[in-house]
Amino acid sequence: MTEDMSELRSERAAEAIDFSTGSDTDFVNSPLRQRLKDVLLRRILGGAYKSGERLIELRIAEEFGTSQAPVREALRDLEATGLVISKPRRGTYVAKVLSEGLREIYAVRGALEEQATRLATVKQSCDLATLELELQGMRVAAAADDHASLAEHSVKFHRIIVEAAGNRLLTNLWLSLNIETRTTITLLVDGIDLMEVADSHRQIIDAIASGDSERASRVAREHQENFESLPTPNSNLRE
Amino acid sequence: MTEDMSELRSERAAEAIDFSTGSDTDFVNSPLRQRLKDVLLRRILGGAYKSGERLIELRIAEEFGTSQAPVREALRDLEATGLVISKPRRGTYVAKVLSEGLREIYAVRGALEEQATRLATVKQSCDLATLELELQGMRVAAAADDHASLAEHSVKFHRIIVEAAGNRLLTNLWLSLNIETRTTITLLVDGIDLMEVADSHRQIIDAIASGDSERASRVAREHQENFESLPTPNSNLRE
DNA sequence: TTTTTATCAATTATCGATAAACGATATCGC
DNA sequence: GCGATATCGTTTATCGATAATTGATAAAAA
Repeated sequence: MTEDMSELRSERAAEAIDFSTGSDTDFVNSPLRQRLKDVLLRRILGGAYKSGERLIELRIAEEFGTSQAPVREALRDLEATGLVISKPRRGTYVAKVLSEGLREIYAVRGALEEQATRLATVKQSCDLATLELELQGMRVAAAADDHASLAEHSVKFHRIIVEAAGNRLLTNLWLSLNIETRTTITLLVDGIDLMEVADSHRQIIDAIASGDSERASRVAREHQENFESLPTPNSNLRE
Repeated sequence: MTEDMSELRSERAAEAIDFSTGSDTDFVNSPLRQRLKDVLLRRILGGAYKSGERLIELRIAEEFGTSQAPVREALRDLEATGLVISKPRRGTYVAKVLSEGLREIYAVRGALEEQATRLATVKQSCDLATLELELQGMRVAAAADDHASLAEHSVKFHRIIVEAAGNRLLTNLWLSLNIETRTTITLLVDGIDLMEVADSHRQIIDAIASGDSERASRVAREHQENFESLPTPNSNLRE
């Protein structure tokens, strides 16, 4: 019963959230809820919470010195992404199908980005120069074996495309998948050829530049499918 | 300032919610929150709340005789679907781009269902007989000019495909779009050829049956695109 | 008059406490 | 002993109240 909240508390204190998401649709929610969500997200993805583990609202609230309400709201956000499952009046659990669920996201990202790429290509609304810039950022990061930086640039890259589609709802859903956090953790897995990952974005740029929306959208989807076969973070990372 | 909450109060009393969504992933959330969300959803889609209107938590809570918390949670759910926008500490508003936003959903549905259809076709996991059944249900409804029934069968039809894809996250996102409610209201618009709508599902079945996943997914997407040009409910319905 | 600053009212974000539901355990009757 | 039922503790769902933030207003200074 006496959980080890020492490292957790410190982790929380160390957790510095950046609100620098200069998004169109302002997604900066209430600090507390946002922060809680982020911490919980990292714990789940990082494996600190085991698959199927029950997440008790009051326990978490107590741990963080907050009240129950913000925890509830954070858990609900998480529920939307499928990382936790909550049965009414029976509690919230880390999704049992976690390792499977982690892989599910690529099909969804694929679907959203396929469509986003199609729309953006048709509208020619994509800033190719900026994409190129992010690609270069990825290459530099890969060369330096800087996983975090690579993830950051990759997320920006894909986000540019998604936003270029000019569909708020699409962007919202994409953002709600917490791709930023997931990507960072995914790339922590060893045995990934970072430079290959970086370079794989090249053909997306080319396809969009070609103006062939069907080709571009297909490339965008297949880009995601490539990640489905990677090992999941859980199997490698320890809490 | 003195809003007209008389008819609203009565509307609420009349609102009978059914929890008969026999879903795999149990989406029966807390009754109160669920109910509130549903009512607010209908008001927004039906135009009872105007575009850009501010939704004040305590005011709504008072109207329904609940406390602030469930209202907050309902509004948050709605935010995920893009129907309302809430700026931190500054309140929640009905999305200004509502009529535009209502149309945005078709691109998103198209994206999700395109992928779902692709996966389901490859896996051959789609129960074609049931699809056929729903199609017949649609035809009967169309013949009887029963908009609500048509919507119901249509939603089931598409839901079968989405669930057949076997991707929980995909299903979750699709469900979170509140397609059930939206469809019902969309089809209330006059000037829609119901039988044509019903029959348009025929080619989806055929495409899936053909086993050609690329063709099937394309047909599924284009099916959604057909609705993008329809007039939005708001322009026709009065509160 | 225009600009700046202080105060106010309204509303959100959060809290602490209560009510209600669920699962598990213990008890009773057979 | 075995199965049905009452009781209990735990946890969620909800409540009512408080704290804190924002935009607007009014007063003061230039």
